[in-house]
Amino acid sequence: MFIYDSVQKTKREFVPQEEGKVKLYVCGPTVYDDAHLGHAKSALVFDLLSRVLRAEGYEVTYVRNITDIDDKIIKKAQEQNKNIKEITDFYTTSYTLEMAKLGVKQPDIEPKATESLEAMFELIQKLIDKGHAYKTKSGDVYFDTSSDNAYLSLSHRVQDEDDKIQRVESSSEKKNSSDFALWKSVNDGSLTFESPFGYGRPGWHTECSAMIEKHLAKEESKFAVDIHGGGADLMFPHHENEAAQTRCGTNHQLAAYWMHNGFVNINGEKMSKSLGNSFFLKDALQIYDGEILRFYLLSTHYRSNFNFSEEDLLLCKKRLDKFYRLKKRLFGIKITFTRSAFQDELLRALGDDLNISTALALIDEMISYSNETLDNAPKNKEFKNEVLSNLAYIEEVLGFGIKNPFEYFQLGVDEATKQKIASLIEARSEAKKAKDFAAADTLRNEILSIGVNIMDTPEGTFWEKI
RNA sequence: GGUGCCAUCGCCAAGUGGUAAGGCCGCAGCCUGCAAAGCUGCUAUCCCCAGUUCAAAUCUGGGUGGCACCUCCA
Repeated sequence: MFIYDSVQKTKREFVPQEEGKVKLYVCGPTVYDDAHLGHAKSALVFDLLSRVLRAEGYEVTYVRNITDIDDKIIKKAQEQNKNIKEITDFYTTSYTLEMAKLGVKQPDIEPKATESLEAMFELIQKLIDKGHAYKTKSGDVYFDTSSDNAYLSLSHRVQDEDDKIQRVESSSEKKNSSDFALWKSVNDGSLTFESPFGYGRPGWHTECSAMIEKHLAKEESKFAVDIHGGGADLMFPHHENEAAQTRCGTNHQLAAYWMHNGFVNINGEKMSKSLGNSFFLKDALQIYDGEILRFYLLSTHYRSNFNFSEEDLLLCKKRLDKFYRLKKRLFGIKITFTRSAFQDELLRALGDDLNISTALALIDEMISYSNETLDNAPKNKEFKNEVLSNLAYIEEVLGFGIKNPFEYFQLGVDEATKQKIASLIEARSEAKKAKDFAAADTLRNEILSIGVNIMDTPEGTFWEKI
């Protein structure tokens, strides 16, 4: 496995700290609103990564957090006149359901900030004890960025010149303007907790470091996790601060490899509420099947920015259609799983920093070759078994193609229409048998007019929703 | 202003020194009663300029054009 480390900016061979085992941590959502396509992309990328690592034989411990302590959650609760828990439960559930529709497997551990407070207290205390954090008069606890000489080494930033000026002018209690809150002293009754530092809320960055310590890190290891992932926009300040906390508060670095996925843009622009072009996953799922969205969102390399367009999505779907047509062709045949050269090649491509384009090209070539061979030798059982094994392998590693192929082509067609189609096809077959081709064509046009394509095969006439 | 990313066929998109993968669209053919599906074949020298090299889409320098981060953000 080769992974591009976005901190070192090089692709290098992945070597886990403990042989055969991978600790993977990914920043999950803050549950204050519906997930948008960007959340989907991130979840999909790291779902793919965990699948590929497992296919390579690694035992993976995948942790993805739920941030359920945040100012935005409080704001939302106030707006909707609901309590905090109602909001976080609602969006946690919808997130989980929507990810499931995309074929994203649940991570092994999904810790919540509200359940990780003890670990946060412990980390904050350690930082204070070691002189990397300080408490202000008003009760806030800040991380002292000037105490960490490796600060900004992750995001490769340069300390702002006006940093010092700000410090003088600002009435803030911070020692440096880049210092960030580990604990915010609040006692307004909304989402506050009792801590050794008084009532308040933890800072956002603290939870990830704390959860990693709690669930993944080993005291003696050099890195708390093997791979830390998240969206590219989290690099700074979130990951920078996480890394600083862990580096200063514990005996290890945070991550051996950092992976950041690119953005999903709409019309070339980043999605944002102010631009009014946010595309919620729930809305996309009403129009397109989750599996098609999965295929589309994964079809471009994870580090590239992704420009979402419905037109591209529909074109991309045709690629998935080909997979299902082959699957349909071999429907009902029992398989004994066999390993093939194709599977090795596919894994090699994906093992190269998740080179999905090469992987999809291999799949397309495999499909063409399989169709051709099946045309020439329709009774070759051994070959059919190999093809089915290849399809099953793709389903497991890439997570698409899992549906019944007939149902896939009939998505969104109701029972009454299905019966109507069946009777029209039956009538057309009769007409064809009687060599009344004019009548057969009329019937076919009628079928076409309801948005359905038909195809005659040796096994009978099949139909697909266009 | 600071930092960084990107620029490959009509569209999407691999490829980081050895002579341009794949998909969609298009054209031709096979198959088909005709179609559809499937299969076969055809279609780019890689934004511009200069340089390094036997050899560059791939390295270096300079342009031009996109985009992102620097505030919450997947």
